[in-house]
Amino acid sequence: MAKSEGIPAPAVRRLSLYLRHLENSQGRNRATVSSRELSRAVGVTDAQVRKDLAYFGQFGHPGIGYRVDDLVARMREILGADKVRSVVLIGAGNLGKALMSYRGFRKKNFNLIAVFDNDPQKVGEPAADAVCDRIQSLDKLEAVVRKHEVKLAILAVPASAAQVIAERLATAGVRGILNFAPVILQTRPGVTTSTVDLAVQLEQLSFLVTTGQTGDDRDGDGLN
Amino acid sequence: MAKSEGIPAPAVRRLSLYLRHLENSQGRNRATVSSRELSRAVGVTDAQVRKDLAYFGQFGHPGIGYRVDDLVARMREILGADKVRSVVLIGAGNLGKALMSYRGFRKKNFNLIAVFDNDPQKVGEPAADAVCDRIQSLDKLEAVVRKHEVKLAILAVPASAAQVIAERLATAGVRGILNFAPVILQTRPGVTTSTVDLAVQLEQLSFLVTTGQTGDDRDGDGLN
DNA sequence: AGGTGTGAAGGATTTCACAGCC
DNA sequence: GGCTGTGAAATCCTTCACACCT
Repeated sequence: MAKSEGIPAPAVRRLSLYLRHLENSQGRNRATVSSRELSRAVGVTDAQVRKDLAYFGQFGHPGIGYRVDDLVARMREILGADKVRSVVLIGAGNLGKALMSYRGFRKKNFNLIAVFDNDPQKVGEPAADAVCDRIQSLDKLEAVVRKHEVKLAILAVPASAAQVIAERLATAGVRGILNFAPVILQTRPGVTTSTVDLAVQLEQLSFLVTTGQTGDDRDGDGLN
Repeated sequence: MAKSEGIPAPAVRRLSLYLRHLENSQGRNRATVSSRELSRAVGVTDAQVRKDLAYFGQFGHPGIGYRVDDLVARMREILGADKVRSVVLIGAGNLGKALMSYRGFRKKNFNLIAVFDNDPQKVGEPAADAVCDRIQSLDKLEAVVRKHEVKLAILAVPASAAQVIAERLATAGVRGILNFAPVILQTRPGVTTSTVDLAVQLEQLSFLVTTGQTGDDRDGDGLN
């Protein structure tokens, strides 16, 4: 893994944003793109773009820029987006249901193979729009994860249940958890978690607004 | 605004996380809390916690720690969470509906006063669980924002519509936009945006997992 | 002993600026 | 002329380590 050893985490975060813009450019039949253009689209400096991309190889052509098709292919490879990755979703409440039918995951080659909930009322409900058929009982969690060797999970359950389920997921072999519950998950080494707390996100924004921080932000989460 | 001049953005991001833990401690009747405890709960070092809090004042008591009630009150004040702030939501699709009924906003003293959508079919639908009564036509956007002097908006519309609506919001006086569309919004000075792209979030996680970055991440979005 | 606040040191990331290529 | 890749400088953030308080 020495490959991605010295790459700054912020650079990795920007990668997805570059790719998003490149895919747009591709749709618009642009053949090449400059670091200048990419930088404006993502809200960073052009030097930053060049440095970020250079961490992963030399894709640019002096005097020309980056060839869109090449770069898209290369970045998909780097991010693993060239392969289908299976994901499970736990929690079929309001947020869970929205996530089920969210098309963005599918576009990025994620495949939602199962949805779980422990509310007996919800079990058996058709999983709206999702590829998998029905919402399943939480009891089946380990079996499904093991059978399909699922490495990624999305957690959309109440805060009180999150830690316990995270542990079950880890034990069953899941390596990455995207957590929407407002708690910091305690995980064993080898398991990565990323928590998105929507209320915290709004609170951040509110703070920036009231303290007069004007500029477009960046990350804070993942974006401009 | 020289007050929040030199405060590192990452420190601001952690503030909400500290507060979240402090409110839990409060619920558990803990009278004081040490930087050590806070640090473990949020996943940073204890020195970091002390430094972060010190940016905003001297709240600690040597040999004792931080008095929970005091610190919670002070931090709510700093984050503006001691006042009710009005928010509008644009987009009543899957995600929009989930956000409408999300209780986390309310807990943090945000008040969702209106929901808009331009789909005539949705207009008039009761706004699920939300405080406001019905989904309104997008035509009413400016009038409502101006009348209630709304400063914050949540954008849950398709990527193609996001930029245009962002401009309308800014013109009507909105100062902060929490954007769920997968585009970087181009905004005028004085308007802050924070974009949460759920697919990008999952992609990040997937990358970290496959490259063997094990540790718990942090931010990337907001935490752990 | 246990705990905070903080200058100074150390690391990490971003920006600069330029050599070199098309 | 336009544009990339990259060392070096600058900046930003985190960690150390310790004075000081209780």
